[in-house]
Amino acid sequence: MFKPISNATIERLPLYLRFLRVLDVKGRDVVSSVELADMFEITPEQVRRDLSDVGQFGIKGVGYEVKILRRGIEKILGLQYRWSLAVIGAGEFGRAIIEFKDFPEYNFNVNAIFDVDEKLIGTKINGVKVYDFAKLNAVVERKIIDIGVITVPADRAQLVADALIDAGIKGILNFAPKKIAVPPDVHLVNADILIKMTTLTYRLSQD
Amino acid sequence: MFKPISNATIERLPLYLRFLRVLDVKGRDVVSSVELADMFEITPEQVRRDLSDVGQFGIKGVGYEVKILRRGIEKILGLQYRWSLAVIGAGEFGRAIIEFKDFPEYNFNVNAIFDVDEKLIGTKINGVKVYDFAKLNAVVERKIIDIGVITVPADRAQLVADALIDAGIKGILNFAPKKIAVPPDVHLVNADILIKMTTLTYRLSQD
DNA sequence: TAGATTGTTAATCGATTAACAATC
DNA sequence: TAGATTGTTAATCGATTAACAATC
Repeated sequence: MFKPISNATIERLPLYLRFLRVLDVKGRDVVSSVELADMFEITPEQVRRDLSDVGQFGIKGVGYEVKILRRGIEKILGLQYRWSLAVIGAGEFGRAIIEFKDFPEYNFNVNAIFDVDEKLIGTKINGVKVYDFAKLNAVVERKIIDIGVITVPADRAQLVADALIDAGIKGILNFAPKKIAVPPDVHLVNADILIKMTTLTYRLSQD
Repeated sequence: MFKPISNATIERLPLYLRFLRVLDVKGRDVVSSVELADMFEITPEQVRRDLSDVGQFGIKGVGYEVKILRRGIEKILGLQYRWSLAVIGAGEFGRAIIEFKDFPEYNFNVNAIFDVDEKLIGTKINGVKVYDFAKLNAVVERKIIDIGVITVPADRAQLVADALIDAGIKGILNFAPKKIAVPPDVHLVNADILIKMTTLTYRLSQD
């Protein structure tokens, strides 16, 4: 029986990975579930459960070999591949994504930017060319884009998503504060800042 | 017995709220749990559970009065108050927050920006002054800041958080891809884009 | 062998879904 | 009264935690 890995587990893996990379650079050979747990204020049981859910990384009585676990998590998250991104919307949010400093070490490359502003079309941002949104289909095909990052205003998010889907893109990261509909074969992840902000104002109002 | 409202519920409330605002503007009086559920691809039972968990908004046999539910959710999320934000880090991410178009309708105001770059200190971004990060304490006190938004690189995130906590700020939104430690009376919400991205690459690699 | 630590089975906890009584 | 729809109790599902056998 195939047991799917929970989203909660998948979201903890990059945290483990970051720490493992630091340890690896420091030359550490082995790490225990207790040390990983302490780092992230979770239980060692949680760490062991997560890691045994996604693979066979540990050695009983010893711990986890840093390099093996690091490579293992990278592989589960698909970080052994290069990921080619397109950013749609060359506003400040788009630019933040384009210039995001930590992308290279995750093998994420922004290879195209799309906008409707004629003053921006044809220019380069951080060395990446801005294309006319109307030409998305052709450019996506030529540049082999894996993931579309939506950084346009909420009222145009669905339109942009439809264009990405039409161009055959199967992964969408949506920054617009708007629920968008996608077919079952397209993976959508939302990064809705207003949800984060209202979680905070809810908690602050409780005090 | 006090039953705490689950985080999952709190994160769905802003989605309901957005739709309610649209309905309210359109002049709609009443909405049902079925209509709300259809909008967000969840079950009506989930909607009713959420809403009954946070208050007494519905009328049996009728539905929810749009205006009453709207105001109710706004109040639970603390949106009846004005929230004063400081952005720490005037890079592209900071600018995206400063210029975020949807903040006004949530009563969020960016009232101070902090950076260490002397070329930026003293200038204004979107009408908001950039202060020297070294003067955070004094400015936060004078401007009465409620929430600090961390948009600096990962390696400085904890330092910035410590400064915010020291200045008495109780709410932090952290964009840096880094686990930061805060005392129990400080509310921390993480907006870690790399976690979102790796969730996507995980799913895409599964196909 | 003794000590340490993983991986898994069982128990618990929390969130979602189902069913239906209450009531407009 | 009949139809619609909420709110809540019970059932289910899923994730976390506890306990401990396996084993380095």
